[in-house]
Parts: sequence; structure tokens; C-alpha cells
Amino acid sequence: MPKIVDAGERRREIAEALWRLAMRQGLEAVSLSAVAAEAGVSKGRLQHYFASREEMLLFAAGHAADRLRERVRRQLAGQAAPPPMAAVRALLVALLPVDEESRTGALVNVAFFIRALATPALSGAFRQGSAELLETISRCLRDARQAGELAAGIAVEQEARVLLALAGGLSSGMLMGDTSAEEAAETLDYHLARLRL
Amino acid sequence: MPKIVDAGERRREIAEALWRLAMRQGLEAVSLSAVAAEAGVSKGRLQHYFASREEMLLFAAGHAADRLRERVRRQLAGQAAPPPMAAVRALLVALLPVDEESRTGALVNVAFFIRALATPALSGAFRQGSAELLETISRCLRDARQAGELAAGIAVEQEARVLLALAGGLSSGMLMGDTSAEEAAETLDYHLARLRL
DNA sequence: CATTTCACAATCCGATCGTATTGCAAAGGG
DNA sequence: CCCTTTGCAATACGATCGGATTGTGAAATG
Repeated sequence: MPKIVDAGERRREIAEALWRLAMRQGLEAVSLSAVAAEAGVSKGRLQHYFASREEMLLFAAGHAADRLRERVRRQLAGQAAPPPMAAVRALLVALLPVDEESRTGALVNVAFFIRALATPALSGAFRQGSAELLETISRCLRDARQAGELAAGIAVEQEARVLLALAGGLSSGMLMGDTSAEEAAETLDYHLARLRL
Repeated sequence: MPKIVDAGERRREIAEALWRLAMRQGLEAVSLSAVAAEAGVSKGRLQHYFASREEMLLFAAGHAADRLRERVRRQLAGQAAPPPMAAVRALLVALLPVDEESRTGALVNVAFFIRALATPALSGAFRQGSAELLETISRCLRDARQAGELAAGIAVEQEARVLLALAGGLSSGMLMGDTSAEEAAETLDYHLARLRL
């Protein structure tokens, strides 16, 4: 048998080149030749690892979702036994484009958003992702309630929706450049402070 | 002199056909021929009214922004002398994709978002739009404060940011289909209730 | 050492893209 | 009535697209 390469790794390399292109110029600019050039490989290689452009885009979106999940998990596992509201904050901050990696993730997310609206396979993944996030936020809020850190008027389910939407909206503002990371954190902390007793 | 037509009206017709295409298939699918077919006119007519595809896209984005501004204005002018917090609610609801027109607006907005990140002319318009909205929300909140409808812990500027981000996040959820109009209204009202005394 | 199989690279193909060019019908003003 | 100007339609053009096809070097098996 011939050369053995890690196909998953190669696909991921290609997907990340695709991200960089999508970030800079949008998904419209993601052609086979452009991705190949960005990755520094031949067009033939892309065709070897992906049956079509569509499959390549799908894989790139899935890979981005995996990375986001991993980032959230890392952020939550960061502190050993944090006060519950600190966990809520950490979780929400993980959703904001604060560094290079999360900015890439957020941009790729937005780039695929519209496409997802017309692509069942993608929209399912998006919906599942946000459902997972909503559940995680709810869980953290319930912990906070048990720890007595939550004000009386807070409804966990509703507040989780508010927080998820808030993080999404702040992300958009940050990507567009009309909100700095500091302002976003300030706004987030202002809101979180009002959840406490 | 020959036939006289309302050039602005023709451009708007074309822009709205472009929206319909962008909603269904994203901006990638917006080619001259596709827009011409959607509008039921010849490709030559598009070229007559727009110097390039780029200019056509720019005009379509601007036209969408105009419509949003007008919708917000209508919504605010709706009631003669509403209680200030009702004005805040009306304003935020105007940002949500609750009917066909606002859904179109929201979708077009998202479609142009990524493109705006790499297009100075567009990103300027986006930034100005959100600054205007932020100012309008702040003004409403100040009215509410003067009317004594606002709880003590509310900081007008910060809360305006929260509300704008919240509306943006809820819009995304509604577009993706994981939030119904009723759920979004519920979440919004839940949050607004916590702003009152 | 021959052979098979994988991992590409290179080239080709028809379709479609945005744009430029050309032609022409219709509608006032001279 | 002619002439100019506008509002398009039609077509031509080179570039680029996604995808198919073909060619080749390297490695493991027999």
C-alpha cells in the first residue's frame, strides 16, 4: 500500500484555509481554486478530499461548530469550582469574538448563517447548536439559583434566552466594529449584575 | 425628448427582486441574469440602471436600510402619546422579523452583513444605522426615566446596548426558526418587565 | 522486483459569470 | 418631418467557475 496520510487532518487544513477566505471576502469568494491557493496546495488535492464544493463547505461549517463546542467546554472546565454566576459569565464570553480564534469562529458562523437558512443539513446543525447552548446556560442559571446567587424575579428559561440573544447581538456589534471587546464585556457585566440578589 | 420613466422606481423594483433572490438563495445567487429573471425584465435593463453588479448590490442594501428606518419611524409615530415603555417595546418589535416585510428586511440585512465587513461603504452604513438605533432607544429610555417608569438600577446607555443586542439576537433566532414570534415577544416582554419599577 | 494502489497534479470541459458593444423603437423639440 | 436622445434588448466577449478526466511518482505487498 502507498503513502498513508491522516485524511481528517488534511480535510481540516483545507477547511481552515476556507475559513480564512470566507472571513476576508465572504463565502462568495470561496471557489475551489481560491481555497487551493489559500491553502497552498493544488486544486486536485481538494477534489481528492471532497466530492464537491458543497461537501467542502459543509465540512468546514461542521468543523467550525466542533471548535466552538470545544471552546465552550474549555472555558467551563477552566475553573475547578467557580461560583455559578462566574460560570455563566465565562460561558457567554466564550461566545464573543475576543481573540483571533473566536473572531474567526464568529465570522465563519455569520458567513454560513444565510446559507443555512436554505440548506436543511446546515440549519439543523445551527438549531441543534443553539439548543445545546440554551440548555447549558439554563443549567448554569439553575446552579446559580440553588447557590442563592440569583434575584427573585429571574425566570431561568426566559433569562437563558435573553442571555443567548444578548451574546449573539454583542458578537455582531463586535464583528462590525461598533463595539469593542471592553464595551461588550461592560454591557454583559452590567446585565449580569442585575441578575444577582 | 423620449420616454420619461421614474428611474428611482425602476431601480427600487430591481432592488426588491434582488432581495427576493438573496432571501431564498443568498447573495451568491445574485447574478445579473438571475435578478433579471426574478424581476421579469431583460439583463440589458439592469445594465441601463446600474453601472455594475457592485453598484446594484450597494443600492439594494441602501434601499433596505431606508425601509428599516421608515418602519421604525412608522412604529414610533403609530400611537399619539404612548407611555414611554410602550414606545421602547414598539421600537424593538419593529426590529424583529414578525411579518413578511420585516422578515425580508432582516434576511437582507444578514445577507449583506458579511459583505459589509469587507466593504467600507457598506460597513459605514451599518455602523451608522446601529448608532441611530442606539440613540433612539436611549432617547426612549430617558423619556421613561423622566416618566418614572424605569427602575433605579437601570443605566440608560448600558441598557440601550443590551436592548439593541437582544433584538439582534432574537432576530437571528427567529430567522433560523428556533424561536417563534410569540416566544421572542415573550422573552422581550419578560426582560422589559424587569426594567420597570 | 513486479504490481497494485493511493495521493495527488495537471489539464480539459461546458456552463455561467460580469461587462462591453451594437442596434433599434419610441417620443418630444426644431 | 426629421433628428436627437433615451430606454432598453440582444448579442458577443474573455474570464472563471465546478467538475471530470488523465497522468505520475511513491510506497507497501506479493
